[in-house]
Amino acid sequence: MVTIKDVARRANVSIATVSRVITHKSCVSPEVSERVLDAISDLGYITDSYASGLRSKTTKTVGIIISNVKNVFYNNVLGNLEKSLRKIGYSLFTLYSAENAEEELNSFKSLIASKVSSIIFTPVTNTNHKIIKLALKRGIDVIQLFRNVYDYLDTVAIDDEYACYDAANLLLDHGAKRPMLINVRYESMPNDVVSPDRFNGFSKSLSEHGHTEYKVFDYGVISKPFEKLREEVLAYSPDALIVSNSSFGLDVLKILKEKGQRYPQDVKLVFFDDIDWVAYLEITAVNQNLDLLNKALLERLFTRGDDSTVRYIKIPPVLSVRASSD
Amino acid sequence: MVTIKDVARRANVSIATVSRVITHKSCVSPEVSERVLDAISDLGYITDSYASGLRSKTTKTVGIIISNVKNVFYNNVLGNLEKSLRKIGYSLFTLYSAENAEEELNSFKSLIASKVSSIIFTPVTNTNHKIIKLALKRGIDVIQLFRNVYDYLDTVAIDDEYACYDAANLLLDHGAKRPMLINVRYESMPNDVVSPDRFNGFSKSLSEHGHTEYKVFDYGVISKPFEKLREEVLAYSPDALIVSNSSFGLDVLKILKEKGQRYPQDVKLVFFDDIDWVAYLEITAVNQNLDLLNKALLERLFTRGDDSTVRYIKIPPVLSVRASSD
DNA sequence: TTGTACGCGTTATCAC
DNA sequence: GTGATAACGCGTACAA
Repeated sequence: MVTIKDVARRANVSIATVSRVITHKSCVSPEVSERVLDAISDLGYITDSYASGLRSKTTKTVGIIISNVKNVFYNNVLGNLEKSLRKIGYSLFTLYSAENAEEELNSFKSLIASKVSSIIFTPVTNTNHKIIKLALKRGIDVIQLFRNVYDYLDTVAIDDEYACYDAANLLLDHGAKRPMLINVRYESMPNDVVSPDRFNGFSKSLSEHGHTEYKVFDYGVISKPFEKLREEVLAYSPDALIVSNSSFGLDVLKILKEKGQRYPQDVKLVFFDDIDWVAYLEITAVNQNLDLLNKALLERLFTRGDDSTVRYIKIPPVLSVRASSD
Repeated sequence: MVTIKDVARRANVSIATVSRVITHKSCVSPEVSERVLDAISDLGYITDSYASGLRSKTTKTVGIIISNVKNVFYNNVLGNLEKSLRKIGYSLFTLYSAENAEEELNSFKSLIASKVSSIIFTPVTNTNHKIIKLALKRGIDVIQLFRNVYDYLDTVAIDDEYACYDAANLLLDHGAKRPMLINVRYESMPNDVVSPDRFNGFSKSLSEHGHTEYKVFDYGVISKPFEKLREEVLAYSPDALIVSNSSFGLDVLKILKEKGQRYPQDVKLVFFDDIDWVAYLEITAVNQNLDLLNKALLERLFTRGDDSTVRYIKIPPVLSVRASSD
């Protein structure tokens, strides 16, 4: 393996100088610098991240733990973030927790072992205090994404309350009488801490419209409660639906199809996740403003002030209004 | 930071013993082992990957470079792989090349610097020989995924030729007279090395059916040639379409909708990527057999023999036949 | 079975 | 601006 030593020898300088050229932390004369760069390129030298990380105690790596591999929305977030980080010389280490508390714990351990500078995660439980505290103690910046579970951590999230408020307003203004909210329940989360936002927005709109007739269904993540959803939808017969993500949205579409119901004639629809096929099907969707989200995340990562107040950064979503909510 | 030293002190043993307990490579007496494990848990000790990686020159990390963040199929592959690797104590380091040769080069450098044991990648060019050779020289196992670009590397891929042959047979047997193949062209790939497979399968089926009337459209990845596709489809008026991925599939659906054409009445359809919304829309799809693919990938990673013959592992896809091809 | 001691490749701290 | 050298935390040959 070609090491910094080989480069130094080839460029006729000390390893210290080579290191300086690589890290740009100190000045070297142009001629020497060029010689070193030539040697690096000639030998195909690549800095050993492990040696560098060990010595400097800092790595340009951000870790992220995502709770669900299949979520298209999350994948888009990941893609944007990775691209932005790479641009500034950072790497993104992505792990998946599969909505499982122990996987989350293990992921934290992996990332701590990997000396990441920050950990972004979508919490799947509110019981992993210990490992989070350990990460913090090691100087790792920990940020919860989308789910505001730990009150001592900063949060970057979509403003779900606003989104649901907006969606419900739209539906009610278009004459909905029996609105239904399909919410998300996170398994292994003793007290659900996300859904309230959505319910609150929904509820606020209802009361502003002087409306009391409604239904809420909490969709579990793991136990495939499709049958249960079908029962509830058939039983309640909503004339408007707000669905918390595109995957559940597809389930709703299946049920409607089976029932022979059409949108917007029989049921008005608003889905979370403004993705390609949802647009194609002319379904009104909550656009979670991915670019803004990414920007907010980066800003939070790299330009955090020193004050220790906990922050809750909410990204305002935008409704993409289409035929399904007419 | 709590190091192996602290654990050793707390357990009243030497650091060597602690190391042995952690790595399981040598025997330690049960009592001592327990004492060490207690100390580890008490102190919240986590092995420093960087020190460990530096010293042992080997890390339990597989690197993967994916060319397109938005590709649902790739994301599913990633999810499965990460899960399987984690189960056996490995991490997956995911990077994205954005169909860009230089990004691919940088990704390779990152992964080499990170001492990964293997690099899996979906090649975006056939010009990155140098860095690949460097990786190989360092003992890194390099595998190309889905695209057979470098003839000295093992390949794991979907059997695209078979998939297209199968799909074309289905369409022709159902009476298609003007079949069209929407293929993928990889930008920055001087001579397209993937599409031929699909075209060959398509072509083989055609000739077996004594058919000469057909059209092929090569869909570029970056330049958004949606308009071009529309022109070609409108000009040729196919009565059957095979579309190389679900994203292009949606474009095709838009064009058909605009044209007022219905499937299967006016146009028969087969899409690559058997995902949820494609199934919902009753579109016949090429199911790429994700489980089998994952299994093959793992087997290739961990049970490769010592012989140096280059392998091309093809995963047989399965058609999910639905109404769109009737 | 256990402990001692060295070195992995790099960066930081001194000198000059 | 440059060079020598001591750490960083861990794994392992070797000795005990």
